[in-house]
Amino acid sequence: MVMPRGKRESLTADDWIRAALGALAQGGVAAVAVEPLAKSLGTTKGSFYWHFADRNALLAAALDHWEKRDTDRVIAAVDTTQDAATRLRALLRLTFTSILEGSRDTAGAVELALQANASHDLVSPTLTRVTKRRLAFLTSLFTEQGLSPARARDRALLAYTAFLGHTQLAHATPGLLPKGRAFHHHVNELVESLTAVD
Amino acid sequence: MVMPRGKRESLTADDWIRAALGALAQGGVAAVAVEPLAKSLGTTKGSFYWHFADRNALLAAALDHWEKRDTDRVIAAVDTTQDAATRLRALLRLTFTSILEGSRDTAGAVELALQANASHDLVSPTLTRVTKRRLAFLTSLFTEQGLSPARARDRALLAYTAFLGHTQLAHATPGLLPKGRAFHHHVNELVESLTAVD
DNA sequence: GTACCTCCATACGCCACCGTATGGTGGCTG
DNA sequence: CAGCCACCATACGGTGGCGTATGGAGGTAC
Repeated sequence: MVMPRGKRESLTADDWIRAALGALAQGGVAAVAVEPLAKSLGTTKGSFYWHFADRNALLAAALDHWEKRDTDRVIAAVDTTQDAATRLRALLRLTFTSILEGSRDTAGAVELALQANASHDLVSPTLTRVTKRRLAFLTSLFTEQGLSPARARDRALLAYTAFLGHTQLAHATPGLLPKGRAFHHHVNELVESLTAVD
Repeated sequence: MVMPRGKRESLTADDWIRAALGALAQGGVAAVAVEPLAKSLGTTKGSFYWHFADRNALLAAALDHWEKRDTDRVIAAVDTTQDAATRLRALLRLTFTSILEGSRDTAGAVELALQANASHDLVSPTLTRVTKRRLAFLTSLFTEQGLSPARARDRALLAYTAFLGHTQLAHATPGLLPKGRAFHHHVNELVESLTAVD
């Protein structure tokens, strides 16, 4: 029941987690390193090892935070439109354009960092869990549109595949994607092609 | 003009390059480390620093080798069928199933390792070069089928996006893709959906 | 105002990897 | 067979990150 505030601004575990996610987005799992993070936060390891047991504890916490925040965002995105017919399009359009907003920490970066380190002991479980959930959700959206379970699953896989590749391209070789209005046009074509129910 | 063979089996630069590509495929750019590679080759750093100036020289050589070998493979794949109509399908079907053959060093792994380290000084140029070439090639295949340059470019982007995402999924969360005959069925649907000229 | 408790700084030993220096071995060349 | 040269082993110093230990500084409680 004590709530002291040392001096002024004392760091919290959440500050470290936020910094870890930033490093994750920019430099991958390897960049989640204690001493560099401490420097970027203007403090020292002494602070870190008070809040966390070790580096893995931070990584685990960051992954956990990301998983929650991420699914929350998706859910929120879908809730903006309850019309079953356009929900799917809205979701895809939003995720495909989420590359643009902000800059670094943004959306896909953490995504790709985890994907690149899929074999990591801590990354692997959360990544497959998130992927599974997203695929299941996408599948449900397609079945909502009258597709058989098998076909819905296939379309969901295709859509998610396109999402991954799109994010990848946008991140690794952004110069090769169309820009400005052409980009939105391209995304529209993507979405239409992915949601077309034949 | 000297071609001596020390003792028996003495290592060549190519041996190191091959090992580097293997490490790249399995552990990414960070895994291309001199001492671990030496151990895996049953030798020591002494050997390495005779063949290469430093670690970057090995990385550059490996990237170069990969770029050549990779484009060679694509060209060879296309040459198997000269029928313009089915060339596109053949190429896609081949690249989408290339995940299965062999196991580790195989195809997509190096691909993804580079993609994950796209910001690396040495990786960045070769990666964008390869991506550009592939996109240009894909675009040409689509124009061959009567599409306008703009539409062909868009379809090429979509196809390459799907390729990237598919490779990614297969590598990071292989359990979520269909297996066996269902996998080939899925690939077929992918290819048909990507090559459909409306 | 003293005792405690939170939060952090500093210093230490450890390990992995880089790159250099230097010496050694075995085959080839005269 | 003497010497040279391609190829490699070993040893060294340097750097960067991990985790621990220990010692404050400052707020809080009584």
